Amino acid sequence: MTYERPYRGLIERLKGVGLRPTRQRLALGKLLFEANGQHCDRHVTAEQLHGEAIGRGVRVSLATVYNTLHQFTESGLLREVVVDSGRSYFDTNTSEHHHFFFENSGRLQDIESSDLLIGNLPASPEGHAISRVDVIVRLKA
Amino acid sequence: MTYERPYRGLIERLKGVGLRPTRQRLALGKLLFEANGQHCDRHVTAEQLHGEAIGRGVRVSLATVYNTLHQFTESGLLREVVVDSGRSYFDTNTSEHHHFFFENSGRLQDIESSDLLIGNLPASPEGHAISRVDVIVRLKA
DNA sequence: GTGATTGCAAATCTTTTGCACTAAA
DNA sequence: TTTAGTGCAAAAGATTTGCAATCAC
Repeated sequence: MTYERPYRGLIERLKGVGLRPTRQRLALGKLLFEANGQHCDRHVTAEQLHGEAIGRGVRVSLATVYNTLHQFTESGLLREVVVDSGRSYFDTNTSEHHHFFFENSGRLQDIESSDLLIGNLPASPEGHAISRVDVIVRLKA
Repeated sequence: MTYERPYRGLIERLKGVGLRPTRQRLALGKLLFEANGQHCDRHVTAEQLHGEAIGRGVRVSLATVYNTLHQFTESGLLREVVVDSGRSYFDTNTSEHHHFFFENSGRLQDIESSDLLIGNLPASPEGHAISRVDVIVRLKA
């Protein structure tokens, strides 16, 4: 997976959506958007990201991780994926796409929207517009 | 919506999946499968079903409602629908189908599988079989 | 009787909240 | 400064668990 242009600086990225580039947001943003030193797709839970941050010596509270994930989601930097009633997943890929969900490990994998066709979708009920269509392909071991 | 044959007795239905027809299971089963006096499609949360039971004078604990919903699901009498991280929904329609989800009210509505086409599904990752494909069409007010 | 089922209260897990403290602009 | 952001501990909401009492067979 390659990208045409160099990854835009995190600080500018945060400022661009109206969030102050604090130490915590920068550290979490780095883990989310720049793991491996480059842009990549990740699917994390709050608990996972918090554990990862702590493991790397970043001092941040779980409450702040929750706040940050939600702020990033509201700002369009992340997308929430619902696959498990009981746990929230956040996806760094914010484009229209779908997911494989590995039921035994709890891992998610993207399915590019262009790879999947949805046809014959019935009309939305009276007075309602589609906010989004989610396809989850659940996989067993 | 019509059915060719009369709805099979709840007692036999429970026995058929190896569950003793206790007072609580019969009462909950009746609310789930025989509301309106006939077979119908319902989407409920544990809390909702418990409230409904209590409201009709059925004495049953919330823990038993949870147990029962899970036992019914494991037995194939119900199907769990994941649309909300934080709350579990159970669906009396166990055939392959999908859902509209009304984001503001939390209500679910079935989309018959025959109404919707999914094409070009990528091959499952190595060593994994598809357990089920869920399509959720999220609707805003 | 005997083992399955239930209720209750307590425990667990994820997530949110209130508020005093700290840091960014 | 001024206001946004953070940490902590407590609260909240959903679900599960342990165990004694109760019920179905």
